Amino acid sequence: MSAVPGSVADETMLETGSTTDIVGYRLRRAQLSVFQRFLSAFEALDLRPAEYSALALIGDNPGRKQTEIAEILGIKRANFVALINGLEARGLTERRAAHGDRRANALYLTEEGAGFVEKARAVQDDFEADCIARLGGTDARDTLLDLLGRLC
Amino acid sequence: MSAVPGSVADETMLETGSTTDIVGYRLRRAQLSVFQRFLSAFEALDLRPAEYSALALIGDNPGRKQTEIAEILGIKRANFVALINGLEARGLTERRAAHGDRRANALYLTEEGAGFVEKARAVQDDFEADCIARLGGTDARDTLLDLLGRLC
DNA sequence: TATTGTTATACTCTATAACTATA
DNA sequence: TATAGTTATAGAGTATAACAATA
Repeated sequence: MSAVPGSVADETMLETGSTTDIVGYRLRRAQLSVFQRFLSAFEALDLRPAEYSALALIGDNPGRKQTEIAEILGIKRANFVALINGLEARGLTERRAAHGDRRANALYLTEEGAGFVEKARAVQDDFEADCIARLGGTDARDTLLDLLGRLC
Repeated sequence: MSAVPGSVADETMLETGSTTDIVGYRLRRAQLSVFQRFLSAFEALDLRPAEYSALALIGDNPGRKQTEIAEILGIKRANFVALINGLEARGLTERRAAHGDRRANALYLTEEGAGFVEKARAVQDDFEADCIARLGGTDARDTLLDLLGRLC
């Protein structure tokens, strides 16, 4: 990424430091890189990041309303409809009547969805292990999550 | 973000840890949060992140080809056309004939563009200072940039 | 043949307004 | 009145294919 001290000057080298050595830029590049690898890792399962998050969250919190799940994930409820429609069409989730509120849908994993999430979690565990290895260990990962949390 | 040990249990609290305590998710949230603040900070200048990066990069590397600038920023040359058209329409940049290659456009800041970039850099410096303050100092910022670099 | 800039196009993600049925 | 889910729609950002001019 940056010039190596002592290396032969490349005549096509651009001066990039003042543009790229800033938090926002590096954050964007790192996020795009990680999401790219996530897509590759989950290609066999045909699952995008937001879909994985929704399935995992529903699995840990069965019976919650659509709007609750969507809000936690930072997805507008209007945009969450198509996402959950896709998961439902694949037989992974289902909408059931919510207790005491006939407007709301309670979300659950189907039996097939529960099995699918198990496989997805295994893929995610491998993916996270790869991230940790790149970072240099679990301490480095914890440091990163802490620093990222301070930016929110 | 996470449950506080000893706090009274919230009946609406969702179990989110296994979904959100992962590098990719936190990276996405932090990037969205930082970009949101960037847009606010640059609202008065009507400048988006990619536009700021392009202006700063052209300012540091006058005369480079469109494709060079676009590639460094990770923008497809096809999509860079509209971006540079916008900056040119505002009188901030200009395309000139490139030396020895009549296919290429060499990019430069206009005089007005140079003055604009000075103001933009000042805003960016303030913005970066805010990021550093949130992170806890320049050491924390350097640690973050190092860790982010390992994920690319 | 390959590359530069460009246009057209499509797909994803995101944001808002408005509707319905309930509350 | 307000809320949950939905639909429609519009705006960004991003990806590929194809073209004209030039290398």
